[in-house]
Amino acid sequence: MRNRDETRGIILHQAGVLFNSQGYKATSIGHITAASGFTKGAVYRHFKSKEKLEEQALVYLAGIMFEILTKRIKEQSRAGDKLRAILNYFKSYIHKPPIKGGCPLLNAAVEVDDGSPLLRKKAHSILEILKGSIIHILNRGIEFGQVKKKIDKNYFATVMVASLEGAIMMSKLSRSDTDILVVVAHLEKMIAEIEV
Amino acid sequence: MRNRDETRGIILHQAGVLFNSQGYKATSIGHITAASGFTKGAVYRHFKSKEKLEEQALVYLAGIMFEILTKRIKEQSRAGDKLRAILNYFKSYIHKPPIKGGCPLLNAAVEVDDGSPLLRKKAHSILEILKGSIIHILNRGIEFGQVKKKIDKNYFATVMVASLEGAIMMSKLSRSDTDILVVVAHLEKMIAEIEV
DNA sequence: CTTTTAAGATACCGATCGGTATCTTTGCGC
DNA sequence: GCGCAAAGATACCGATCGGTATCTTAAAAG
Repeated sequence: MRNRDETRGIILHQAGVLFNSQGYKATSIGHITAASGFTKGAVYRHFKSKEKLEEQALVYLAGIMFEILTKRIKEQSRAGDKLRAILNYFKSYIHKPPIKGGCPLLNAAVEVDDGSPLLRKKAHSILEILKGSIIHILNRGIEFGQVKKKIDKNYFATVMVASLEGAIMMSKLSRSDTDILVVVAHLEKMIAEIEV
Repeated sequence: MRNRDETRGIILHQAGVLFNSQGYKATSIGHITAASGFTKGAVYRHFKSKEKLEEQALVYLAGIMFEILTKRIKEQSRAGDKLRAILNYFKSYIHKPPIKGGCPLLNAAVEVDDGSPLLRKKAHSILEILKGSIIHILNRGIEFGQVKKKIDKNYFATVMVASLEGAIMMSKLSRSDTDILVVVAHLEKMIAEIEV
């Protein structure tokens, strides 16, 4: 039948882009049908409600983000360079974002209120995965003698994620990557300090 | 007639709270009338459109934020303590936020797309004021010999704002102030490093 | 007390919202 | 090629959207 997976993928992608750039609540099913070329009937065949579509779209967006990120991390062999690969990813976020509208994690996190508990939970798990991957890099770095043993891994990961996300917010407002470059410079110093 | 300013203030306050906690686009005039007790006629007498109300509400929210912030800053005499007062303000954001929904700057910044240029401009100016006030504290600190002369003021202010805003996002997701406390600890170290 | 004027309520506008029921079309198994 | 099940289109639902025109009411001026 008319390629089920392809249709689902197109709707998910278009919905994801719109949710990420205009907001979840601000994006209507009508906007998604207009962007995807499909009709309401098609959307509701694949997704039982708008709320479910929002969830799946966030997972899809996070998937794109992690796919690029893990690829760039794997290209580096040393822990410090892996961390710097993450910085480079965020550095290019303003001029060539993987998905229009900025960081899906930040966008979802800010928009969710008490009315979207499922979306909040999903966003929270994405945040934990991001922090977790940094901590994992640090652990392996310590293991291979590339990173100092006595560092506070959670502290490092938290500061790194927080300042990068905050910098994306600032750069989104100023429409320039100045702020993100400043924050990246700071994080590069921090990385240099924990390397053996 | 029936206290013009009071009505305007109530509508502005209720609209501000709703915009900040549910989002600007997600909050309807109907929500605002229900919360304020006034009707649509009253709202549109004081604000010519929803877009204008959004703008004024953001200014109102930022006003509350800066009022508390400047008060706490003025209570301290030394530059380092003034900066620490800012940290304390953000530290209490999760458990007792001045306005429900978190930081108005972060919320507005993330929600604005190309469709709300006025709101974006307003949010950007708020960001600049926040950064500017940190730079001002540093300048006066240098003047009075409390802060090292050769520091990069813009660098410091950018890292401080970015990491605090990012931490608010993280704490909003985890519903705990753990992340914000970690970031504050990091910024306290940074403050100690620039003090003479 | 009466007049005036502005504050606020009411009723309505067309458009759009999320969602559903139903109909048509398409591709696959036979 | 035929039948069948699934994919997708169409038409519609009540509710709500932002916004406006009009009416009532209350407070201040005389």
